[in-house]
Amino acid sequence: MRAALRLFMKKGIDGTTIKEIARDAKVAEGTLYRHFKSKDDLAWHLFRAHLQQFTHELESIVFAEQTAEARVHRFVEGSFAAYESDPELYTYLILREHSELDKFAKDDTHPGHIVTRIIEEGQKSGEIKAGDPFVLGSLFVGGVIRVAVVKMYGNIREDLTKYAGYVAESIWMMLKGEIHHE
Amino acid sequence: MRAALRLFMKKGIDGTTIKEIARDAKVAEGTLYRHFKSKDDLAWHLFRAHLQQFTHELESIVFAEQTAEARVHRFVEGSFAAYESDPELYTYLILREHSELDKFAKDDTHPGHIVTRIIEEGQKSGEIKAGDPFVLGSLFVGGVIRVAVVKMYGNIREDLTKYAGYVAESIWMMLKGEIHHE
Amino acid sequence: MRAALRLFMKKGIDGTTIKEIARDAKVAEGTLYRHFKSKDDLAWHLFRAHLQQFTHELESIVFAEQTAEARVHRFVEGSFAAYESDPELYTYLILREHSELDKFAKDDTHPGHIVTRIIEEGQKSGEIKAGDPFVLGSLFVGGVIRVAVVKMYGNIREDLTKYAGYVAESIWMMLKGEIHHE
Amino acid sequence: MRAALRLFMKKGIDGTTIKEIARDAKVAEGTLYRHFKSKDDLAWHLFRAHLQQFTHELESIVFAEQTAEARVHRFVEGSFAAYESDPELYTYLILREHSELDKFAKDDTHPGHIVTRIIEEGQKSGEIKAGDPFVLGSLFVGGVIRVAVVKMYGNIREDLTKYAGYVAESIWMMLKGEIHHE
DNA sequence: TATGAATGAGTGTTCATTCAT
DNA sequence: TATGAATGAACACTCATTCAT
Repeated sequence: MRAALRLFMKKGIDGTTIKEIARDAKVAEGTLYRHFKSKDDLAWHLFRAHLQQFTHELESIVFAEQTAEARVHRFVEGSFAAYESDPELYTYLILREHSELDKFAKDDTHPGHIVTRIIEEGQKSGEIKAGDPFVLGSLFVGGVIRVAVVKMYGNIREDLTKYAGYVAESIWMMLKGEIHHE
Repeated sequence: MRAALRLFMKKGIDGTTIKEIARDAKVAEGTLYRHFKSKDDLAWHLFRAHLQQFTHELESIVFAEQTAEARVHRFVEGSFAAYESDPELYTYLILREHSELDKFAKDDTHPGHIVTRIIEEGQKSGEIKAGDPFVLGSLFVGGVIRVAVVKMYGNIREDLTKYAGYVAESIWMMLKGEIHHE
Repeated sequence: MRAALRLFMKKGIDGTTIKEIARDAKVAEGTLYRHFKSKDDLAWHLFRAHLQQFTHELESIVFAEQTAEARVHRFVEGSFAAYESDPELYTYLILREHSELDKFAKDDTHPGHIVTRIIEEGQKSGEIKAGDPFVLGSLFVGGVIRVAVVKMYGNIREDLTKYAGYVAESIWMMLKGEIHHE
Repeated sequence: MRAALRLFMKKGIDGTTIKEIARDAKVAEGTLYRHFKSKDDLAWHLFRAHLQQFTHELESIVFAEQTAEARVHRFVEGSFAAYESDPELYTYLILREHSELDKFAKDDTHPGHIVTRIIEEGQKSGEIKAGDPFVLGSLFVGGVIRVAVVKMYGNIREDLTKYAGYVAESIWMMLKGEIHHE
C-alpha cells in the first residue's frame, strides 16, 4: 500500500496511525483489517514482501555472473538501480530494518546473504582475499547501504546509478585476493 | 541512564514507556521528570551527549596522525574499541541514529564528519584516490558501522578490536590513491 | 450533554474528570473525543451554545415591548422561566460564568447586554433615572441572578416564576425615573 | 498568604500549584505543610478567615444603625470600601464563593445573613415592604456583588465608594415600605 | 463486503504530599 | 524547624481494534 509506505517512511511505524493510512488510501479504517491482521502485520507485509522481491531479483542478476568481480558490480548496480527506481520504498526498507521492525523475527531473506555467498564463493576460488566472510560482507553491504542513506539525507545529489561503477570498483579493491594481479 | 539505554536499544524509543524505564531504574516516574523535561528529552540527551563525546575523542585521536592511512587505522580502532567498551551504548547510538531521532535537528557533531575530513585531506595530498568524498566516506563509515551491527546481531562473535587492523587495511585498499602503487 | 452538565455544575469543570463524565453518560471516554476536541471544548460548547440561545430568545421577547417597565418585566419573567425549565443548565451557566470559563474570551453574547440596552434606552426616554448604566444594570442583573443562586442553594423553595412579578416590580422601583411619580 | 491569594485569584485554586505558591512566597513546598494540612485547607483558611472578618466588621457597622435605610447605606458603603481597600482579596472572595469552594460546607458566616436580618427587622418595623426576605435579600446583595464583579471586568472605572450613596438609595427604593412616604 | 462510530487500555505528564536530611 | 527530591496516583487524551449497520 503506497499510502502506508509513504507514511511509515516519513513518520515511522509507531508514528503513523491507522486513521492516517486509511485517509490517504481512501478506504475506511475497518477495511484495512480485512486485508491485514493488525498494523504491525501491515508493516511487516510491506517490509517483507518488498525485501523478498528485491532480494530475489538481485540474486538472479548477481549469480548469473561467474566471477566475483562481476558479481560485485552487478550487486552494486542492482542495488542503486532499485533505490533510484523507488527511493521511497528503499528508504523505508533501509531505515526501518532495525528499530520498529526488530520485533519481527530476523530471517533469511536479506541481501546480506547474497553478499555472504559472493564472498564465500570468491574466497573458495581465490578471487577474494581471506578473512571472516561476515566482516568482509559487512564492509561491502554497509558501504552500499550508507551511500543510499547519505543520498537520502541530501549530501549526495547525483543519481546513484552514476556512481555504481566507481563504488563497485572501490569495493572490489577492498575484497580482491592479492595474488590475482594478472 | 543505563535502564533507558537498554530499553531504548531493545524496543526503540517510542516502544519504551516511561513506566518501564522507571521500573528498571528503580525510581518513580515523576523522578525522571526532575532530570529530563520529557521522554524525548531523555532520549535526546542520551544520544547527543554520548555521540558528541565519542566524536570528540575520536577526532583528537585520528587527527593526531599525519598520514591518511594511519588516520583510517585510528578511526577503525577507535570505533571498535568504543563499541566493545560499551556495546549497549554504541548499539543505541548506531541503531537510533535514524528513525525516531530524526525529529531532532541533524547537526554537525557526527563521526561522519571525521571521515569526510580524512578523505578530503587525503585527496588533497594524493594519498587517497579521486571521487566524491561523500561517496567514499559512505563506503568507509558504512562498512565500520555495519560490522558493529552484524556483531550485535550475533553473526560475528569475536571481539571487534581483533578485526580492527584487518578492517582498516581493507578500507585502505578501497581508498588509497592509485599512484601509491609504490 | 446532561451528564457533563450535572457534574460540571456540582464539582466544577476542573473538578470533573473525563472518566466521570463518560461513566455517567454511559459512553466510553474516547467517544467524547469524537464529539468534542477536549474537555475545555466540551465545557465551552455547553456554556456558549446555551448562553447564546438564551440571550437571543430573551432579547426578542424583551425588545418586543416598547416601555422600559414592560421590558424589565419580560426580562425577569424570561429569566425565571428559563431557570425553572432547566435549573441544571442555568445553574451551570450562572455558576461557571466566572472562574473556570475565564480562560475563554469574554464576548458579546451575554444577557448583561440586554439589560444595558434596556437601561440606556429607558434613560434616553426619561423612563429610567439617571446614573451609570453599568451600575444600574449590575443592580438589576445581579439581583436576578442572585435569586436563582439562592434558590439553588435551597433557601427559596417556590417556583421562581411565582416571584417574577414581584421581583420585576421591585427592580422597577429601583430604576424608574423620579418624574414618573404617576 | 498574599502569594497564594494572588495566584488563586488569577488562576483558580485548582489551577495553582503548591510549587508556585511556595516559589512566590519564598518558602519551600514542604514548609507550607507545617502551616496547612493541605492545599484545600490553605484555600479554605484564606477564604474563611477573610470572609469572617469582613462579615463581622460589616455586621457591627450596620447594626450600630437603628433604621433600615441607614443600615442599607452602611452595608453598601462597607462593602464597596472593603472592595476598594483590597480588590484582589474581595475578587477572590466573590468569584471563588461558588466553584472550587463548594466542596467545603456552606456555613453561617456570610454577608448574606446580614442582609437577611436587615430585611426581616425592617419588615417587622414596617420600614421595608412585605415579601420573602430571601428574595428581597437576594435582590439586595446580588446587586452589590454584581457591581463589584462588573468593576472587576473593567466596565466600571471609578472608585466604587463614589457610587455607594447612589447604589444604596437605589436599593432602598426597591426595599422601602410603600406607606412610609413621609 | 465496506464503513466508521464506539471502545477502553495505555500513554506521557503533572503535582499534592511525604520524609530523609 | 525548613528543605526540596522523590513518589505514584490521577489526569487528559490517543488510537489500534471491533462490530453493528
